[in-house]
Amino acid sequence: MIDVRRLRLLRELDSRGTIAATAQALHLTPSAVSQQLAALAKETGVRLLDPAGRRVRLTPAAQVLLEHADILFAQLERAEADLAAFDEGRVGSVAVAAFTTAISGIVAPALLALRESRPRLRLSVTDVPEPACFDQVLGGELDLAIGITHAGARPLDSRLLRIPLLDDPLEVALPVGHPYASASVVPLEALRADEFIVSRPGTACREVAHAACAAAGFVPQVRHNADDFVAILTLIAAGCGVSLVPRLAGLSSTDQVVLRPIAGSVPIRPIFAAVRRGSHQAPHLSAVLAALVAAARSPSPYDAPASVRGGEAWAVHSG
Amino acid sequence: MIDVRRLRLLRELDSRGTIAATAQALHLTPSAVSQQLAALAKETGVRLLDPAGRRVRLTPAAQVLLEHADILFAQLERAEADLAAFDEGRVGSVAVAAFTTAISGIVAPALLALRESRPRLRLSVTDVPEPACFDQVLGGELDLAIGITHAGARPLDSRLLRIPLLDDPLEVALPVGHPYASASVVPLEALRADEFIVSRPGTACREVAHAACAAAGFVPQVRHNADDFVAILTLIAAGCGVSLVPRLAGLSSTDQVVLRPIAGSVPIRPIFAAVRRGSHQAPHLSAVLAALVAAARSPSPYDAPASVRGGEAWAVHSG
DNA sequence: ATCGATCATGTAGTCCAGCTTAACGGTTCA
DNA sequence: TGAACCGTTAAGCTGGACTACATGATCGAT
Repeated sequence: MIDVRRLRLLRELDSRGTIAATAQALHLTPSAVSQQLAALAKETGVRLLDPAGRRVRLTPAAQVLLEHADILFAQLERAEADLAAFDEGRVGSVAVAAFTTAISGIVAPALLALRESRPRLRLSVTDVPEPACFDQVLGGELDLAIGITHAGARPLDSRLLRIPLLDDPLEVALPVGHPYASASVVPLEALRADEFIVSRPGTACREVAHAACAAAGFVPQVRHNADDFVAILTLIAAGCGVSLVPRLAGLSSTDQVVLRPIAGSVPIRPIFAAVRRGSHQAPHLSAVLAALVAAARSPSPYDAPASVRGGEAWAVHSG
Repeated sequence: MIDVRRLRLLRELDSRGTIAATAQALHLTPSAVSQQLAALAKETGVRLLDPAGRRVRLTPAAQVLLEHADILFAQLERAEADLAAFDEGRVGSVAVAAFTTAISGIVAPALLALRESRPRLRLSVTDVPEPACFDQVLGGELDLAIGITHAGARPLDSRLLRIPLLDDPLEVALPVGHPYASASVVPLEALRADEFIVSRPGTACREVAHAACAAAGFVPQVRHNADDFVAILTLIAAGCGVSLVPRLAGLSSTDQVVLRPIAGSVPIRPIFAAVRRGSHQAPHLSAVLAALVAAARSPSPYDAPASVRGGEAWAVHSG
């Protein structure tokens, strides 16, 4: 294998002209330079120097080697520069896990902002469900996971750090024919007699909905279970019940379903990011965290193409 | 400066997972690996390893470093491959000097052939006059010079090797009104009384012309001196005399000037290549030499666009 | 033509980077 | 809980890399 250190001697010899000058420039004796260059010639298997009078001339093979050496030196400098850039959070790669609405509402806008401010910071996003993603962060497969605080959740591992991102308010989704469909705000207690469509048992959305109803003083009558908001809206439009949907989902009222704010103390989905304790100070991760926090605070979420937005997509399905 | 040897340890650690496995793979003790990686972390100024249970995990900074390391390793392998390729004359760069007609008649076709057979062999051609070019070959600025053997020439330096390329035959150039203009071959003695247009004193062409006339038994009456063949043909067309032109110049008869072969023993320009003695065995130079010899032997010289060929160019000037 | 200066390269000796051995603290798994 | 494993550290040793010096060759100036 070629010794890069010896390539440096060759480069210096090419620009200085003599071994003596090379040695002086590198604070060595000419003998050392001569020996090292002889070793380089031996390990590459080609002659590198030709005697020319009382000095030496680089052989054509040495010229070929030098061209590659310059590329190598440049690459080494780039590596050092990138380590410095990493210290400032400008380069690196971060693997993020998030649930669907967090991807479109928080991660995507953050990713857009980072692409502007730190183009060489690579973000990879994966849709990993909530209990597993934290294990993957601990295992090092992921660097950051976005989750929801709720009663049924396993407490966060002590080696993970919780960083609050957003308290996502819930709204009620009612069919147009519902008595409260035209109210500006809806008290949750008014839905005490309605049938509810909520997520499958064990999911964060279901826990949050149950907690909100409990706070309003009743236990919701669950009739249907659906995780996907498009499916939920379809069921509501079909008159199968009402639901609580997070504002982050980016849904909007249609001609068959209306979304209304909740009166009084508004129930929320507390959304947070989890990282390995200590790793949040790493420059690349702290840069991503800052972008996520900023995106969560930003009033207008990522404006996806209309066809993929929940409301319109549902309208297509129902039409 | 980053030590490439240590980067290898990091790469191995990344793929093997543990320091112990890395050490075993590289026939070292875990202690040595640990020490070298610690040294790498110190010289780069970043932490590279995080303890993870009883093993270690690469930090994000180490991942950044690894990406560069892989590029470096690939570049090193490319360098070794190119040294091997150099041994076969497939890569390298050769600086060639030649006079004008040799460039178009020999070097250009050789360059075309080499571009096909050895695309990574870089040839640079320079138009350097005859006495100086040999000094530049000796000095190492050039690798090969093409010259003409003639009486007035300084004998070739003993450190240079002469490789014959081509015995370029001369032809007579006559105005259409000349008595021999319609002869199929022209005996040189028949031009004893004509006035001659030849190159400037000291040039190879003039020496060759004088030697040819001397062999025919007369001393040419020189009236005009011109080096450029287009200028010579213009003068002939204007009725200012006759000339001897080399076939390699690629000239052809026009409606005002005819070219005719010389009867009897045809005078020639002996064209040769000169390289530093010993260097002709170097693979890159021997490849170029072989291409030059082949191009010189090839019956059809490089077929340049018509507008730059001597004959047509002259026709344009005279029209 | 000669002498001194300069240069590359051997040889012998010295020194330190990098290795090994041994010991230790921490973690995992039975 | 103990045994096995892992990574790190300390101490000592070895070989590679450097220096000092000598040699042979070349160049430039006198």
